[in-house]
Amino acid sequence: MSDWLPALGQAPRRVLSDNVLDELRAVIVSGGIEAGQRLRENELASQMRVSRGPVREALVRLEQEGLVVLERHRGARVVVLSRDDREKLYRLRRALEELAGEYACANATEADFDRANAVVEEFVRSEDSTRTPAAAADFDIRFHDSIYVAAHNDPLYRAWTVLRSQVHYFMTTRMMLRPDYNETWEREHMRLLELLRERKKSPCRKFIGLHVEGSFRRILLDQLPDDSEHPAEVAHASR
Amino acid sequence: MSDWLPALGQAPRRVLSDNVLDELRAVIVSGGIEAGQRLRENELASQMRVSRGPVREALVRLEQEGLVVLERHRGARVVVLSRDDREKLYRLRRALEELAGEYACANATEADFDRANAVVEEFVRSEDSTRTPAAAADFDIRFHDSIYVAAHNDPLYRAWTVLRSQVHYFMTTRMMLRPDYNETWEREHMRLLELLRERKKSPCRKFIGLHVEGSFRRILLDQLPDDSEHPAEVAHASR
DNA sequence: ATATTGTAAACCGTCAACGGAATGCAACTC
DNA sequence: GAGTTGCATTCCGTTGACGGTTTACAATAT
Repeated sequence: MSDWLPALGQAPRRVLSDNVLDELRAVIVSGGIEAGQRLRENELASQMRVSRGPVREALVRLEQEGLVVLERHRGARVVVLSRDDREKLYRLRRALEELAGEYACANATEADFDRANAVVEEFVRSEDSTRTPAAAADFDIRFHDSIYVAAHNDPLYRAWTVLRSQVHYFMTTRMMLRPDYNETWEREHMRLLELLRERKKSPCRKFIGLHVEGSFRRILLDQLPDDSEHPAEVAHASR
Repeated sequence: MSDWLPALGQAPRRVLSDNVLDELRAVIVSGGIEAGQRLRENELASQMRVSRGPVREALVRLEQEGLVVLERHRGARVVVLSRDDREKLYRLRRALEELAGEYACANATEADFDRANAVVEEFVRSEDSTRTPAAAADFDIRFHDSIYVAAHNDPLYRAWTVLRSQVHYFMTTRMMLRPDYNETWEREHMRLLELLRERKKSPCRKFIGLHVEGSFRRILLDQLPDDSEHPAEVAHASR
């Protein structure tokens, strides 16, 4: 077998439902669709120029990501997260990410660290004007995702997959960019990478716990004074 | 609106893909299909007398449950769990279930405890002859699932659903029923219910940690001396 | 005017068929 | 005969259509 080729990575084997999934997820987590809004298969299909098949498949996947709620014979709606859900979400995220830190200490390769570092550098290089809440949330999710990847732990990564989009959605829709956001973000994530590189599990666990806790508190504190569970049940007042 | 009726619960609104999903999951977790075996959509569809649509939907859901691996243009296979995966799975399960215990202490209702207790009682009442590994695994999963339900924590429950079927599968295929299994099972689960009813988080957390750890060790210790990652790549030796 | 019932439109669940990718085998080359 | 190439089959991805459920609205009764 010929192995003199420059090791070109496997060709991406994507299908329509993958594109529909990515597109829908991107729109939802960036806040492009109101929480609780209906997602009609026909509408989405014609808008994306595909049939309903791929759309249905994408919706099932979005349900498992927690971005969409499916009800039999009634269709899909964008999920509505209560304040309570958000707290539970972050408590769980903390537990998972502490585990991820330990596993990353044990299993991460240099390439893993490089990829995580690349995200931080890209953030630093990005122009101030592009730093919208959505963009900032993107960077944050990408960085933390790279930690889960570095953990080389399949069950753990699958569990993270179930939270990731909800966390992403949460961050985008509720983040306030304080003046010191950029500096803090860069400092904390660089520090985390250092700790991981030293491969000392216990300090990593502690730092990650504080980091997740802090990021949650920052978002919560910056919230609108009235967190009155926006009704979002607008269009349908019947029964 | 008339509310003089005897509060009849909402009618089950199941569709074909739900049945296909349940049936496939039951067959796989009970060990009815070899690990690594291909699942052909046409075959499954004709065997269950449905079209490929519901089958595809069920397969996507089974993928998120971790029972099946989908590859684009190549179809589905029953997942093959390495020994390493199983260890990671249980370590993660431990973290989740400790959390579930704490939340259950805080949120569980009497009805929740009753449902969990009913599983234990059903186990005790069941005939010895019916206690196959598959049946025992079913009881165990049902009990622990009821704990997650009692936690009243949606994100946590969704994370558990990502592990549950793999744990179930793992238990069924590797469990050995020692002579003292029945007694131990009943005692430990009754004790856990007591602790939860007392609603003391810290002892619960500790007990659950030990319980999960112990159940993993029992399964691992009872394993065949040679855990040589059964190839399972039988039918296809090409490339 | 309020509540209830009947009706039509909208929408989801399912199916069957078509086209294309992947696999396995045979023919071919060297 | 070992390795490669072409070919046929198998199987997946996608589509468009049909039937049943749900929802919204209008008509009717109280």
